[in-house]
Amino acid sequence: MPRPPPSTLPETPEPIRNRPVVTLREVAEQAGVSMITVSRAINTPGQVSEPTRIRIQAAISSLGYVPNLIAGGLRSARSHLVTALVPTTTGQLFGEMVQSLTDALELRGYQVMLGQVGYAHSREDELLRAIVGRRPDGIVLTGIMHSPEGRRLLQASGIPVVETWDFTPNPIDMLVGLSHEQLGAAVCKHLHAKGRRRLGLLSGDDERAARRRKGFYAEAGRLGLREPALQLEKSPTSHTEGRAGLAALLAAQPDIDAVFCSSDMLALGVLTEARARAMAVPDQLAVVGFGDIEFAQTVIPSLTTVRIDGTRMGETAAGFIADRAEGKTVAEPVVDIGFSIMERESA
Amino acid sequence: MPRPPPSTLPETPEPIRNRPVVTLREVAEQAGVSMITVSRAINTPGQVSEPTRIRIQAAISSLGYVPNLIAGGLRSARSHLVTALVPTTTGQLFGEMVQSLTDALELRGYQVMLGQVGYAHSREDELLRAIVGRRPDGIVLTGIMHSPEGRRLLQASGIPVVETWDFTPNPIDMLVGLSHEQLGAAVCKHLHAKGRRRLGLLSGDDERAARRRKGFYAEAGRLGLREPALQLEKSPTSHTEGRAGLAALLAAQPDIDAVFCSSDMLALGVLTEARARAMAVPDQLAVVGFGDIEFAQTVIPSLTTVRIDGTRMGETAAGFIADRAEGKTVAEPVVDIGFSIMERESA
DNA sequence: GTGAAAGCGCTAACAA
DNA sequence: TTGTTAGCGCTTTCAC
Repeated sequence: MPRPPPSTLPETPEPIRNRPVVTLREVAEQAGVSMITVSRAINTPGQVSEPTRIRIQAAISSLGYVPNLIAGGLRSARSHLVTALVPTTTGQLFGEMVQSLTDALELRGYQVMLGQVGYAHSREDELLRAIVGRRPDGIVLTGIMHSPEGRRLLQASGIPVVETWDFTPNPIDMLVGLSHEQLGAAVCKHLHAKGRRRLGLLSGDDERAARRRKGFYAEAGRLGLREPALQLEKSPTSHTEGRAGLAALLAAQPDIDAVFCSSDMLALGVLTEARARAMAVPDQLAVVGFGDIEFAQTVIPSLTTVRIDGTRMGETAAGFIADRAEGKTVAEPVVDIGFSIMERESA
Repeated sequence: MPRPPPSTLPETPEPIRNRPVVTLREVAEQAGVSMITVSRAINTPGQVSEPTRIRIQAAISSLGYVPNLIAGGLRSARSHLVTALVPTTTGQLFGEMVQSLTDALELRGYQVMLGQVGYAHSREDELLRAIVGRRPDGIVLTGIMHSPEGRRLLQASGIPVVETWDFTPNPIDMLVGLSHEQLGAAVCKHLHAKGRRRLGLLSGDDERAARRRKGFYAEAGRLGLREPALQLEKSPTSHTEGRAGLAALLAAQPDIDAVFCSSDMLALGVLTEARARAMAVPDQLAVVGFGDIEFAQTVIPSLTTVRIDGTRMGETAAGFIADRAEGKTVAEPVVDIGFSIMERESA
C-alpha cells in the first residue's frame, strides 16, 4: 500500500523533550495571583488564605504543575538532598543502614541519593566532585575518608559530613562508627574462651576487615596463641570465596579449629565447604561471621556472627545531618555504636 | 576556674554553612578572563586557548572551585542525573542491573541516583513527584508503572523513561524486560521434562512473582498436571521464609516432588529445610530458584535457577536514556531480553 | 495576607 | 578565541 502524502499524516507530536513544561508563572496566571503567593501556597500554606489556596490548588492540578526543585534549590541554597557513598549497593551489609538513613531523612524532608564508590577507592575523588557539585545538604560516607584531596574538598565545601562504620581520632566532621580493632579482639577472645587454640582468618582485602584482623592478631598474641593462619580474598567477598578460602586455609594449616570470616557470605561458604569435607561445625571447626545478615539465624548450623546495629547507625547519621542542615549544633558529633557477638551454634 | 571574658576567647570559626563558597565569578576575576571563558575551559576546553586554559586551571586549583551543577543545570536544562527506582537496595537481584546501569551511564557523563520504592507501591506517586521535581535527564523504573497518576506525571514531564524487568504492551515510553508468564511456563515445562508431576510453588507476593505463577499454572494445566500447591510469602523474601515456606507446603501437600521458588534466597531456605528433614534434593524434591545470585553455583547441591541478564538490561536501559537525552531517536525502544534456565544439581 | 523587585550561579545566544 | 547580555524558575527581602 502506498504511503499517503505527508500532508495527510497525523500531526507529529512535538518532540517530548521540547514540550514546554508548566512553571510557577503559568500557575500564578491561571489562579490570578502572583508567583510568590503560589510558592507560599506550596511551601508554607499557613501564610495563604483558604480561598486563595483552593484556587491555586485547582490551577496546579489542572495544569499538572510539578515544582522545579532545582530552581528553588539554587535560590534557597537548600537541595533537600543527602548523598550516601557506599562501596557497593549489592551487599546486604550496608542495606540496613541505608534503609534506616533513607527512612529517617525522609521524615525530615530529605531525599537520599546513593553513590557507589567500590572498594578500590579509585573513583572516590572524582565522584566526590560530582557530588559536591550538586550541593547536597549532607554527605554520608561509608568508612573514613583518607585521601587528603577528598578531605580538603569536603571540608572546604561546608557541607555536613558523617563518616560511618569505622572510627578515627580525627574525623572530617561528624562520625558514627565503631572500632574494628576492638571487634577483632573480642572475636578472638570469644574463640579462646570456647577452647579454640589454632585460629584462622578468612578475610576480604578491604580496610575495615584489615582492622579487624589487626585486633584479632593482637589479642591472639596477648593470649599466647599461635599466630592465626590467614587467607585473603578480594572484597566484596561471597560464597565462592568462602569455599575456596577454607580449602586454601586448610591446605596451609590443616589443624585449625576456628575461622573468623570477614563477612557472613564468606562464612556461609565456609559452612558449605566444611560440609563437603564432612568437617563437623562447630565440633571440629568453629565459624564466626560478620554482619548478621538474615540467613545467619536460620542456616544449619546457625551462624555465630558479629552484629552492627545498622538501623541505629543510619538513624543517628540522619539526625546529625538534618540537625546541622537546619542550623542546629550537634552536641555529640562523634558516636561509638559498638557491636555485639551473636552467639549461635557455629561457635 | 572562672571563664575568661568573652573578648579573650579565640575567634569562633565562622559557621561552616555560611563560609562563602567560591563561584565562577571569582575564578574569572583571578584568572583575568570573563565568566563564560571559565565555563568553556571547564566544559568545552577545546574552545579555549592553551595559555588561557592554564591560567584558569591554576585559579581553579588555588581557589578550590567546585562548579555548582545545580546552577548550570537550571540554565542548560540538563541535570546529567538519571534516577533509578528500585523496590529495595538490599536484594542482590537488582544489584547487577543497577551496577551496569551506573557504569554505562557514567561513561556517558551521567550520575545515577537510586530511589527506594519498596514493594508496596504506597510511596510511589509521592516519590515520583520528588524525583520529577529534580528534572533528571532520565528515569529507570524497576517493573511497570501502573498507577494512572504516575503514568500521567511521567508522560507530562517529558523525561525519557525506561521500564525494566517486566513486559507490557503499552509502556510509558521505552522498555527493556521479559515475560514472567513465559518464564513460569518454561520452568514448569522443565520440571515436567525431568519427570516431576506433583509441583509446588513458593512465592513472594510481588507482582512479577505473580506473573510467573500464572504462567506456571497455565503450563501445568496444559500438561495435564495436578494443580500446583502454593505457599505465598511477603516480598522481599529470604532464607527464613524459605524454610518456613517449605514446611507449610509439605504440611498442606506432603507428596510434592518439586518446588519453584520466586527467589534464590527462598530456594536456599528450601534447601536448608529439606536437609533438616533429610529429604534428598533432587531425588525426593527438585528445587528451582530465580535470580542466579552468586551462591547458586556453589551451594550443595548447586541450585537450578533462572537467570536474567541484568548487565545487559542495565546497559540497554543506559543506552536508551543517554541517546534520548542527547536528542537521538531510539530505533527499537522495546526490547525483550529473555531469560535462561541454569540447569544444575537441584533440578 | 499579598506583591514587586532582585538575584541565586551558571550557560545559551549572539556578537566581536 | 573571547566577551556581553539575558535569563533558566524559583525564593529572599522588603514593602504594603
